[in-house]
Amino acid sequence: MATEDLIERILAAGDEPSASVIDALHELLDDTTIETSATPKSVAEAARLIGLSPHTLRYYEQEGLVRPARNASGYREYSAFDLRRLIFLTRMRLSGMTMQDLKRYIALVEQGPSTIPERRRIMLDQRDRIVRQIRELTLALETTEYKIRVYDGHPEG
Amino acid sequence: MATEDLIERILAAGDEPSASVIDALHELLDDTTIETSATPKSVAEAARLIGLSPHTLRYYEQEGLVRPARNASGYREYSAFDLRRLIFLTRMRLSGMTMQDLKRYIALVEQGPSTIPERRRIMLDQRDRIVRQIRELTLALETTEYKIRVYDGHPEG
DNA sequence: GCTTGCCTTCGAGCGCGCTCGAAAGTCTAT
DNA sequence: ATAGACTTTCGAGCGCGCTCGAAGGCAAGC
Repeated sequence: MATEDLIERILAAGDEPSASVIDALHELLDDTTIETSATPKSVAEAARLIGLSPHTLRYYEQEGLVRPARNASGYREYSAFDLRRLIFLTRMRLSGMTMQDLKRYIALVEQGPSTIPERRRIMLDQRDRIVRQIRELTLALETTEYKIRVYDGHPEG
Repeated sequence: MATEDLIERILAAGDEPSASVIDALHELLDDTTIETSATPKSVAEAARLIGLSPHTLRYYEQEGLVRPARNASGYREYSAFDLRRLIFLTRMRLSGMTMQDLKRYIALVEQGPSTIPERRRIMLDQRDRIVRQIRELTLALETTEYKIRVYDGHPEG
């Protein structure tokens, strides 16, 4: 319950989250942290929360990235665990991890702790990619801001 | 000549360029700065310099993003101006600008100074997108580093 | 003059990550 | 009991940004 609120607050917050919120988020994203209470979400609710389409959520399931339970009618029920997984997935996707790598990683997660060394290597690679991307983006930002300054009449040069 | 060397040095440098190098780069990327000397590059040479394939360079030309001259045999000749344009294009592409937006922007550039207000707005939007992306990447980096710490036995918690 | 290797144009194909629509089942309200 | 808004599965389609291969021209060396 408190977890869901936190997720919603974090998702809603456009600004920089505080350090404590980030720590809380990391705990939330840790697959070993399982929220026991909280009612499961339908595919539409989960999609709204995460910011993806129901179609995409079904596609992710089909690709083995998430395994929501089903109710008596066969409807998907996304638990807090599933939602945390989805948040993780979107973070990785947004940072440029390919579906293929993500599928590989999740498959390893589902195989248990013996796969931790390979998971760790994947995350190390991912970290390098992210750092490289941030470097590229920083250069692009400088170029863009230079153009803006020029268009503004380069008041300082 | 010095310009080409500089471009090559910048392209070769993996590390953070110094502030003065960045300034020099911005000047190089400014379309109004035209290098008069320097021999033009073939499509293969230009591709190697910029880090794209010859196929992609031809594709960019087809899309109107760059207009290399042709020699007597119809071969493309990429001038320093064209190379600067290509560096700019790759920066914008790498920072997530779509081909559509880039085509629009370049079309405006070729129409002359009267289009500066719209170009400026495009660059402002692009800046916002880059800043947002950097924020997303920073979050993903934190998540990734958290995972790594956990896999390393979370020595600090 | 022939080979080698680069260049040209053209149009088709491809990998990624969704995205959609059809056809049918389920739940709720009236 | 009927409407309307959800849900399911399935397979096809799509937009983006290349990427490739075929068919042929040009330049230089043997």
